[in-house]
Amino acid sequence: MVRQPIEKEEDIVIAAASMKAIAHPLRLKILCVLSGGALSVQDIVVQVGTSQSNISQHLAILRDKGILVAQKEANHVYYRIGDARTLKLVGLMRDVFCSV
Amino acid sequence: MVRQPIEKEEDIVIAAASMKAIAHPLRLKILCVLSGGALSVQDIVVQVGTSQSNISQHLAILRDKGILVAQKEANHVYYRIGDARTLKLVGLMRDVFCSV
DNA sequence: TCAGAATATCAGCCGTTGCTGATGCAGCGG
DNA sequence: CCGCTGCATCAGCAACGGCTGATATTCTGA
Repeated sequence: MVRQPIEKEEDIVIAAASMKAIAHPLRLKILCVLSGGALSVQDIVVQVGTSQSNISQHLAILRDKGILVAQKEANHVYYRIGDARTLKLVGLMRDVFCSV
Repeated sequence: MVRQPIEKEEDIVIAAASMKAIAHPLRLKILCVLSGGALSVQDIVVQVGTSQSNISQHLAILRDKGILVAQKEANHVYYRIGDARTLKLVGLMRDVFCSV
């Protein structure tokens, strides 16, 4: 036995699906603006810069994947990054892609 | 100055595009089997387990993005991971997604 | 020179994704 | 009670992505 498989088949599928959820300019930008803490949908709309409908749909995707969690407060909904793993991943992306 | 933008708009777009190229089960698996070193197309076909045509197209995607580099030798073509950055990224993916 | 192996490319189908605009729906303030 | 704000959802369209099967290309060895 020279070399065992790097990752189990299942891990690969899961990892690819997670990356796919993140691998979109708007969604990645959402994660970036949320890496500083929770924001309301409105704030995200303003900072990211597209329609409210569009943002809401992307937020739903990230929420359904468990990447973001929503917290309702009065008539605002605050979103934040759900798990430390994703937060770490966003940081790694910065390290890898933001040269220097 | 409390906090400057996490990434420039351009970096976000580039990072998202790169992740998108990787965020596919077959392509991620290709990267995994190549993380141990260069392999011929045939070897990749066998290890990944889909049609030659399909593999060739995915290799083309990864090659065009600069993620893989091809090296022709006799009538075989060997592919390997092109830059250290991607290699590092594959390793990080393993850390993040392959728990423990 | 010819058969066949190794790889690339092409055409075409079909399911998915992303966006827009419209509408639904809750909660708050007047 | 009513209008408004904040957010979600829906319908529909256009574009993209992934797969298969067929064909092209290049190289090798007999």
